[in-house]
Amino acid sequence: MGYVKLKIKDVAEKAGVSVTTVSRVLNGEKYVKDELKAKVQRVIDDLGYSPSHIARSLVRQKTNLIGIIVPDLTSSFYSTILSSIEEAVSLNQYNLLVCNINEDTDKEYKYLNIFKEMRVEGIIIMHEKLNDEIRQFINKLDIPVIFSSVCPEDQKFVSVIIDDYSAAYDTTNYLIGLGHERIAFIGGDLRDVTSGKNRYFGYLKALTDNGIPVVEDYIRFGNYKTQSGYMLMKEMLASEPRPTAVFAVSDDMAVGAMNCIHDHKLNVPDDISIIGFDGSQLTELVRPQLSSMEQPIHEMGKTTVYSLLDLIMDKPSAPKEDIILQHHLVIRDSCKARS
Amino acid sequence: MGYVKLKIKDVAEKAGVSVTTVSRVLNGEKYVKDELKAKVQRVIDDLGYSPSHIARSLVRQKTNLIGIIVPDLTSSFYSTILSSIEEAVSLNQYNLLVCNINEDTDKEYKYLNIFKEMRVEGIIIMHEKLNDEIRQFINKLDIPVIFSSVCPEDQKFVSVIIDDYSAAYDTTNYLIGLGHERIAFIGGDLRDVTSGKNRYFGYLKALTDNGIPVVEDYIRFGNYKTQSGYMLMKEMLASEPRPTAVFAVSDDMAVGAMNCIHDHKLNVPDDISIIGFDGSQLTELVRPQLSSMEQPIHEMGKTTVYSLLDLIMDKPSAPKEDIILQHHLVIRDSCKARS
DNA sequence: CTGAAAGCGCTTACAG
DNA sequence: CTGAAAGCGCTTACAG
Repeated sequence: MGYVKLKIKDVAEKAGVSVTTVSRVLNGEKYVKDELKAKVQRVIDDLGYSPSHIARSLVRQKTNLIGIIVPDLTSSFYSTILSSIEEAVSLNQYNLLVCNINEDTDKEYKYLNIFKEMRVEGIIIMHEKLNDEIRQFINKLDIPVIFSSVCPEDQKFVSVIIDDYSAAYDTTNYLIGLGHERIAFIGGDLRDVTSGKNRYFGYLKALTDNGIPVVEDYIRFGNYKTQSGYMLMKEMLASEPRPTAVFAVSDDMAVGAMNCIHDHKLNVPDDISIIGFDGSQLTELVRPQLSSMEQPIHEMGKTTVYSLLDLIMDKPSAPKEDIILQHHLVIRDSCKARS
Repeated sequence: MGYVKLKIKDVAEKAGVSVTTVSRVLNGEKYVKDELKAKVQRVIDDLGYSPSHIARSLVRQKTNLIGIIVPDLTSSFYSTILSSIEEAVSLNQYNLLVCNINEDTDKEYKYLNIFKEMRVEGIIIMHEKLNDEIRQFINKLDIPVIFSSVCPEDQKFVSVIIDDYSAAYDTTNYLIGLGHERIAFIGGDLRDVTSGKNRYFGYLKALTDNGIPVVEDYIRFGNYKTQSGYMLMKEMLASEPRPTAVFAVSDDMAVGAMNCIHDHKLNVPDDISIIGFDGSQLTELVRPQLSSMEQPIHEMGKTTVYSLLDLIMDKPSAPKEDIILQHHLVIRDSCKARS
């Protein structure tokens, strides 16, 4: 398996042929006499030679690299979609360069620059709070970019998303259908167009469509993490009267809220119903199991990759506009009709 | 910031200097007249030129790439340690090529080959069920490899781990100290030296040291995942008498077991105590919160990266043998003294 | 079928 | 301080 510093010339000399010939057997070309091919192959195996992808990339003008910006690797939603993306990427002989930004926009900008220097063939971004610097940068970039699960404003690239507005609307309607009127909302960041703003407006619209007054005290915004859901729920438990149902725009926040309720000796769903958003694996890990508005995570990851590949190869099938996937309400045990 | 296909020659021509000079300002060398430097820099900015990392890698013989093999991106333990690793890697101007193998050893072998072709400077492996092909491959490889959280047999590389045997011993002893004697064990794969075998033997030793008989019915092996913990617990609930405490060698399996107990209308910890292993974020997400033998995940990730970097640069501080980190028992709410 | 030579986009002695 | 030229490890016309 051997020495990495071996080069094609070493193989050629040892086999007594030209580097051209070695290159040809390396690339499985025909027009090499079987006898020679066998001899060269033997030397390659003996030496443990493997060709330098770096050198190949340079001459082929193709790196087989895809860069991805992940907001938070430890989140159940992102780790799951990353897993689906990695799978699709590797099935297509591409490799994934991963950058976890954790709210650090400087790091994001730095990595986008690195991706450019690395000559990645495509970039996947799962984050929508783009600052001006980054927005400008990607808009001028001539590498295909695709957004997955988010859809920021003012940029020229395609997103693979669900209709977050409708999904939030449907979620809220579900709670209303169960007879709830005091429905709290644990939201994201309003600067996030899809996961912040659209879900919030979907919630509002469902309330007003049903003639339910919007109560400011029942509306809080956080950062999608468990801790944040916990804290916001704690604040809302102090409201008089307290809400009978809670819609959290991420499963992580929903679980945080659920734990908070539990820690205050109240019961889900008897005292308060809770519904999450994402349909991550967390929903089935907790008790009661969490009802959730499910994003088709696996499909979303896969679609992201295949669309990006189409974009890279400039295929006619390459998407020209946002791809909207179906959301599904998955009912488990965390919601109950208001008696 | 422009066209990726730009090359240094384009900048040189536009600025009316040689490529050498452009290269020099790119690399921040002195010995370029300020005036020239400014002019060249302006052209670089105007054009949005950024140098090809590929070409640089080839001449510098340095890729700044680290490859990592992750068993399962969706596991709470691995996603957390990956996050720590990514952080340390990027702080040191390296980039992470991620491969998620999901029990697919063919994919692992394929990726190790890709890592070699990519000329990554170092490889991190978080998986210990190496088959012969892979063991041979890495042993002949002249790229530094480091194992993180695992320590497979028959290979020449260093591991960053805890003392899993002692940790499992201590965990079991804790349950014994609470008065339990019917202590079930939900284990991993015995072919996994650290997480399978060592933890199992630590459990056995604690029992025998305390004169507690080993009951075969209380011992099961799974794959570290929640689902597996659930199924194994279900089997064991059928035992007569059933265990009063359970030690699961991953938090994921512990949560699975906990859910199973819950779904059978039994209570944790009143009816059965449960303790997990890893100290992942899951422990605080569930109710009751899960007591767990904690691995210092963040430290482990960081130590892995810095040790690997020392190895890469062949520093005197580079580790020559396994690095054993401290484990800590973290007591939460899932265990109770046997009355 | 085989090989010599040019070229991918950079950096780095070397010379001036 | 500046530039021409060689070289990093490959592939690919081109010629034979």
